[in-house]
Amino acid sequence: MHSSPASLAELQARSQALAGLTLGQIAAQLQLQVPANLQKDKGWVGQLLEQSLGASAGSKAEPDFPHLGVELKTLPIDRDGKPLESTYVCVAPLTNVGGLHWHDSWVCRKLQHVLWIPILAERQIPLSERMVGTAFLWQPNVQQQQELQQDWEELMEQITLGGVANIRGAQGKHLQLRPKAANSRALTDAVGAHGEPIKTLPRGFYLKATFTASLLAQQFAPG
DNA sequence: GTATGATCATGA
DNA sequence: TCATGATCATAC
Repeated sequence: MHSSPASLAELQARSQALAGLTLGQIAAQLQLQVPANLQKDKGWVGQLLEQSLGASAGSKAEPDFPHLGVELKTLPIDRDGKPLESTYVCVAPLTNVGGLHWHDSWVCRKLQHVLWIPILAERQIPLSERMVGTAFLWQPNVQQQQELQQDWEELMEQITLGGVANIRGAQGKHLQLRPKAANSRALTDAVGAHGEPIKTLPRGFYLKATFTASLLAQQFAPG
């Protein structure tokens, strides 16, 4: 168990020291048991790395490293370095979204500074043998910021106009809106097509795998 | 239910 | 084959 890193440099040094270690090795350092699989422990890898790097624990609506303003995200990849999954960002507000602007949104704030930690996580590899890659800090460049903002504004407009039920995951260039719920019976409040209150599945914002793939390419491009 | 952490599993 | 839609655990 680590204390909280004092600086970005310390966070980078710690995260890069994990490169090449397996999840089993990191768990052993922390004296933690590795679950047989992730079916009932889907968040285990993220929580393991949070502990290892000294992120603030628990379910708080703030960055993993509050004093650094950095969010930690694991990124499962295959042997070719391609993301295996989309990346969850945050839940989407479905009511009272009238005056909300991009720069005040959770999506924008959460993505301002992210520590990405790639994990070689093909399903055939036992959990304890999966290997941590080279972590890197990322901040969206101007183009990325603009494209994310455009996706967000389109999705939020549709929610505002009562069209949440018609939003599919395929919509959006980089940012998508998909269910984020315990199960299909967990409903929340939203607005219907005629302005009437409805119940619907809670939604979350996710980064498409093609977008995180471009971040990896940008980071690890040869030359 | 909402927040945290995501991956599972199946339809296209 | 793979992205979308569905789901799992836990704290509060």
